[in-house]
Amino acid sequence: MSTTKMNRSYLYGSFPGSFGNPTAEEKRLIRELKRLFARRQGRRYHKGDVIYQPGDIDDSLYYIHSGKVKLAYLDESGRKLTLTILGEGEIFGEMVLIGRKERDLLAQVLQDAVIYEIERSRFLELLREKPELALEVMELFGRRTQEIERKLEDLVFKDIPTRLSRQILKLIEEHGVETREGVQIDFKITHKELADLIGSARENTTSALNRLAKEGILDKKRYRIIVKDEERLKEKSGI
Amino acid sequence: MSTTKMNRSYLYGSFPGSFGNPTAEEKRLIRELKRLFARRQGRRYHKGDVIYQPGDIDDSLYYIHSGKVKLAYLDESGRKLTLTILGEGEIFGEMVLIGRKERDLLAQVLQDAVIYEIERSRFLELLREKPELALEVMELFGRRTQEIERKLEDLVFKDIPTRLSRQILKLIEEHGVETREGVQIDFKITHKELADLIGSARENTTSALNRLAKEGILDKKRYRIIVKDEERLKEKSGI
DNA sequence: GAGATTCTGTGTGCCCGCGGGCAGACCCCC
DNA sequence: GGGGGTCTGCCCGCGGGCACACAGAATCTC
Repeated sequence: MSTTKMNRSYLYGSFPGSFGNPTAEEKRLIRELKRLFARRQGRRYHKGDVIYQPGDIDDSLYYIHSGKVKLAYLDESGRKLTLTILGEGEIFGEMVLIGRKERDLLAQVLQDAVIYEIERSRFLELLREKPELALEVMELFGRRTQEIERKLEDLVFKDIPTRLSRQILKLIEEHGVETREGVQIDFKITHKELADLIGSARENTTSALNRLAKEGILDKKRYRIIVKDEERLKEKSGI
Repeated sequence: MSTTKMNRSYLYGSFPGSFGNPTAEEKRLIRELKRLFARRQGRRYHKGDVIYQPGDIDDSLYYIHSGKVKLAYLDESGRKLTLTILGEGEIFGEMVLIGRKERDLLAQVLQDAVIYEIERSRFLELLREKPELALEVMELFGRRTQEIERKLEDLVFKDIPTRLSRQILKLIEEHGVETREGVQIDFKITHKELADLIGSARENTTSALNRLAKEGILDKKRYRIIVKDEERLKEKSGI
């Protein structure tokens, strides 16, 4: 159970399976990658800034040094589906690596951020020099795939209250900070933002959230959610 | 526009972006990988056979030499969501590479198949020897991710007729054969199977299909779908 | 080739969840 | 510190799509 903050960084997390914990060699790679990203000055972004949006043609990967970024689908009708919210230490825009020219997601800043950018060609260069790095990227794709599969599964099989519970659990796992009253999500989030995450309308999200609050599972103030009873939230999410 | 059969093989397809078309080096890698898979005797599977199912613990990747395999989510309530249907030349089960011990998908044979199996450790061995191979795997994950993202987008934003049109287009792209009357899906498929692919109930899929037939966009017999007017089908799918 | 099984076609009731419409509360920024 | 804009709460009508229920047709099996 997560009580203190723990980012599930793709690059800094532990290596799975037979790779075991990071070896010296792997740590070297991580440093390498970090250096690669850090070579450029990190750029400062503000809440609401759009890093890229569907249709954009750019050729970079991004590394979040600080702040929060959301990745989302936009529908032509204006509806939105947020895939995930990323924090410190995470990489996005990796689709350029498999030859996507156009972005199909929106990448937007949710909390003021400093972000490093690296051109795909530079990244691939390094990948040629040090092909072991591709293992890292493989990791990245694999995890992202799992994340989306999970979301797909939820959307098809689960109703709104369940999806909401699961989403909040995910948020406090990835962005939770311990407080006196419970685990709080460490950035400001609106009901609309939550609704986009679970693929529902704002009104339904609000009322599902209110039910959870009424049951004493969480506290909420404007923009803030504090989970008081993680166990019961897990029950709600059908685990 | 696809008229003749074209499998979108992950391994044998063209390399994207700056990789350009397969170089001699890349072709060598592909041969290598193929050899790796072929070392074992291919195993023969029959329609309906389950290769693995959610919760199974096995440690292999699979290569489809011939036949069709579907990958699907199962809900505890018995509902099902089919992610994709794979054919000749494709690899699946790749999640073991990023340390998943348990399968979370069902892999089931749709059409009699010959499938090669390779243990993850053997695969990783080769990956250490020839880390360039990881680029291939990166590719694989990347494409699979895109595939799922597309499905997610459809499920949230599109209604059943649209999803059905899009799904049929995908099927004839990946499994289409040219016939006198039009492009036909080259394996037998039921309405239930189609419904699972687009995340809907069988009855609604049937009636949407019948509407398409009535409009002259496709012909259908039991188990068979023949697209007569690909252009109009594309319109229906909202492109 | 006859029976069993599976697949297809269609109709109906029902419910979840969307979307519109407001009112009121809270924030934030100037 | 006051006003405008955003966010939250709630109501309610409507509709897409699911579940159930059969009936008939095609296919498979022995």
